[in-house]
Amino acid sequence: MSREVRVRFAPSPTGPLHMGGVRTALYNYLFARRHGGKMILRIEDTDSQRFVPGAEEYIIESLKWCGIEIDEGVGVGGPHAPYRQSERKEIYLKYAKQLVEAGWAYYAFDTAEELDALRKAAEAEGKTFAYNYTVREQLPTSLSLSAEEVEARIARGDIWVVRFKMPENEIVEMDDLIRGHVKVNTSTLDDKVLYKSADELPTYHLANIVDDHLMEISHVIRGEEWLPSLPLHYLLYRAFGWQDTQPQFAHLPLLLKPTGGGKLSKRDGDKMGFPVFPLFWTSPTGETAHGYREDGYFAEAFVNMLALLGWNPGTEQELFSMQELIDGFSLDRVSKSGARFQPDKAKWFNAQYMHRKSDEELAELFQPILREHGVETSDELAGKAAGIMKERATFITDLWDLTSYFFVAPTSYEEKQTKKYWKGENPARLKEVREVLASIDDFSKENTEAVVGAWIAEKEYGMGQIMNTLRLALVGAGKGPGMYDVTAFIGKDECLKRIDYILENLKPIE
RNA sequence: GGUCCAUUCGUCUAUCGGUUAGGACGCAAGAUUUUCAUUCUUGAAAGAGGAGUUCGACUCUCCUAUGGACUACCA
Repeated sequence: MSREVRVRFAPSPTGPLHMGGVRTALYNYLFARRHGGKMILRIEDTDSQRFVPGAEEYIIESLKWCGIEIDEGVGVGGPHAPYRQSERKEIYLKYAKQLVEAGWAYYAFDTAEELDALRKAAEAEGKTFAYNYTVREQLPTSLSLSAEEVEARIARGDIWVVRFKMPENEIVEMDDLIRGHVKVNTSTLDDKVLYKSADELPTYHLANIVDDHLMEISHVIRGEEWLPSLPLHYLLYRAFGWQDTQPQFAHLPLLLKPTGGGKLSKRDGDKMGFPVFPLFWTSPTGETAHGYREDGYFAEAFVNMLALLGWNPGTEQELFSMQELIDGFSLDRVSKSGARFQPDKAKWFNAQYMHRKSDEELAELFQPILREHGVETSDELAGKAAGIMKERATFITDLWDLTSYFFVAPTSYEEKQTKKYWKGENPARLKEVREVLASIDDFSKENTEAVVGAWIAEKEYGMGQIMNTLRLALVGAGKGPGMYDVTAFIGKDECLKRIDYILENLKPIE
């Protein structure tokens, strides 16, 4: 009988969540939904030194923006509350002590300075210091000190930590859903700190195992950087006697820098000109960082792009709604090697979503930008303008440059286009065009095109010359949508006004 | 340095022993077009190297190389 799928996303609030973290959350979410399980958000704030105010709120808002729903955890509560580790402090000491009593862990009284000195000394000899079976009985630990001495030190308030007593020369065999079977000899591992008296907090390893157990987590899906500590985690489950309910593990490949050379880091964004964070971030010290949301990306595009960075459906489909991702997701289609993030591809995804937006959706997004430029217009017209030009846009903000001439008449004219078309017979021809347009009653795109087209054919004028001169008058530049999209949109009166304006104000070349 | 993980076009990837090694981004060319784009078509572009196993290897094994992660009283 298989148990209920329960997964958790367990970030540390040491700063804004970056896109690698978002992807980990996303895969957890997809896995949970795919299997009808629960998605839990646990905040691992056991490092009092690195805690950053605002980070937790940022994480929650980021997940919300992405459409990653939390079933249980910080912000929503649940049967295993609290879900913030700092609020679960009293739980962990008991378990640390249990391990000591069972002989799986011990007290250590070294100070940070002593440890530093030891490391330096080893380094001087070209070796690396490891706190393990080779030294734990020489150092001030409950393994070398008498029971009375240990009690006395604790009683008088000496700082201490609990360390895991890593077995010597034993092979730990592990199974990872993505990587398969992995073996490690415990002699290469060290005695990790599990609990520190200084702040009465556990370290990641203890808190993680205890909480995953207590919260009945069935699958741990996390970044590959955790793979090296998997043996410790296996041993902890064994030490507690929790092997029967030990979760299955899946270690995700890392997200790499676009240039290669390491995992994507928080500083890469500014250096290379793309966001690494889902949302704009202001640190307590006033530093800021770009976010996908504020840079104009659609959440769906961001999620789609992220989902495909390390997972693929095995088909040639590229565009997925969240529901389609849920339906298709499977851990055995997650790749093993790191994936370089490509900013260009993120843009491409955004453009795809842009092209699929309805006029109504676009209107809502575009209106604030229009207002910023002093344009007051109906949702219908805003949507229509956006709809005509959306195929050329990557971001909503591109729409202003693309559609401004629908709303604002040109008062200056692009030099290149002017030199090319505002000369010779063209100004005179434009006057003729004006008369033709003035005679049209049905100013629809189709009708105007038919009438003007027939007139040009009849007169045997050059199509390019006429149209581009008209474009200069109406748009002021050598770009833009189809000419009849413009005439229909701005209407007859405005067309004539713009033509009159250029005729009066722009001196022909030569 | 040690431990572990990885390795198919520049990048993301498909292939689960037999394929002309497929798709996408980007790039190039062409077509369409009244402009700029879009779109469409086409093209260039890959199994890190070496040994095995096998009738046959991108696919399995080993070695080498390269890349990466970890190596804190951080997560």
